Amino acid sequence: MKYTAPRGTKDILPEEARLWQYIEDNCRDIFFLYNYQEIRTPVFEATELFSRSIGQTTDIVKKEMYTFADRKGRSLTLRPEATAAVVRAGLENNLISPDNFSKFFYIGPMFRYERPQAGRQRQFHQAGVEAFGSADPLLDAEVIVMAVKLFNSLGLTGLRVNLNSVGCGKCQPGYRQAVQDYFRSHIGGMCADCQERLETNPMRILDCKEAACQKVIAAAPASASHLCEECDAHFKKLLNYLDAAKVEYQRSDRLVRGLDYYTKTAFEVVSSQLGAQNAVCGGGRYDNLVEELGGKATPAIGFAIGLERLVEIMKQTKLAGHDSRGLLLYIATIGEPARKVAFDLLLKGRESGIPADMDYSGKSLKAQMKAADRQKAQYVYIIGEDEVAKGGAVLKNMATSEERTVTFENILYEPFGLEAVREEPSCGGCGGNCTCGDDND
RNA sequence: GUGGGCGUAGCUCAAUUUGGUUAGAGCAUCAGAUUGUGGAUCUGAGGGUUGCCGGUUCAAUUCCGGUCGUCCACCCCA
Repeated sequence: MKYTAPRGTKDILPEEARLWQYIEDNCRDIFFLYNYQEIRTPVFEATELFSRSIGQTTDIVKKEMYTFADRKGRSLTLRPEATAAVVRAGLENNLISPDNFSKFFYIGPMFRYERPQAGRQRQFHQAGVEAFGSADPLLDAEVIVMAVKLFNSLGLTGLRVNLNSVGCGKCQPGYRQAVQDYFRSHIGGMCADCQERLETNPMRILDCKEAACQKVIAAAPASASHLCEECDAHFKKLLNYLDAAKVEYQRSDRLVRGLDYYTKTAFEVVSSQLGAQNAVCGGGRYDNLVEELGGKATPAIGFAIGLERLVEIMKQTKLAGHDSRGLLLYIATIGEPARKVAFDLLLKGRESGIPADMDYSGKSLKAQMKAADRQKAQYVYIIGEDEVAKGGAVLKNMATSEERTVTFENILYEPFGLEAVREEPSCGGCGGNCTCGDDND
């Protein structure tokens, strides 16, 4: 094969694309239900936007960004995540300010230069939301509830919500220090990675999976016990709201998100069906980011769902069968005159909203029937020499094998199944937007 | 960036252990059995630079090295 998709990218083929459409439609429905409005931002931005917001010391910025210089030498970066871009767009267009509450959602591709593995690609897709202008824990609750409801609406169960508070600018440094002090006194028996992390990013030690480290981590100071009064109150209220909404969650003292901008609430939704990369949704509050990027201090919170991972769960849960949209009509022909008639009928049929097709490669009738069957056509209209002369042909119901003669004029207007789609809008001038038309789902 | 598994027909896999004549099967495709009728059955046909490059050898799909790709894990994250 001379050309293949670049490493870490994947083609989404028609069969799977239907599942993607279903999932994306579902996301939009839920987001609109919660009054989030769509925003579409460029897939690349000034490099500095990401390095500033995500954090210079994070892996994403240090080694995972697709960064390039354009022809004028500007440093641009394919977005590794959307939050920074949404904040930038919101500020640039005056949609974000402390006294203007606003909620956005987005769906689109993100790019990170990583070694591909199960549930991890270089181009992947996220659906996410961002809400600006409220520091109220009730908003945190809404966002988490929305994520849960979204998964429920797709029929998914068995997911777990992990929840933590990482504190704010006031209490986080103290906690970080406490964690570092604790691990420093136990570092001898811990893995090489953790020894490294002790100085670079002590919080990440809490995430280590090594058995030896786990023992030490189990007794590490919990973030909840180091929260300042404000963060503590915020967290407790959030837990209350979630309990009241009957949302199940798991307190996770070890949950530390990998982006620097998170404050207070951090959460993720994990699945046991995903392998090592088990987070299907991650999010949290980021009360300092807007100011960091040049806006007035504005509290905010959001999450992102990994769509590839969601698709994977849907497939494994056998929830992927939402899509059998087949042909309604296939026109089979014998001879050139019949093909002309068929082509004309085909175009007219499509005009009135009938999904229809025919053969374009001169196949035998038998082969055409086979093709119709493969494409799950409900009806086949068979036109031959005689039929062209008579002005009518055989319409075959593929499910029952029944055949009956129907004239060319009537083929697009005959009853038994076709009547639902053939009605001309009788309400003139509706522009096709009324319910008189072609709903054949 | 690190480690390991795997690259043979459109797809799923044999044959490689111990190098040896023509690299097989199922599914799929196409055709025929059925002069103008799909799904089932039977018959037949087409389809391969054994990922690529090099080395060893009389001889390499098989052994060795490299490279690319892929999968899984680490790291990290959605």
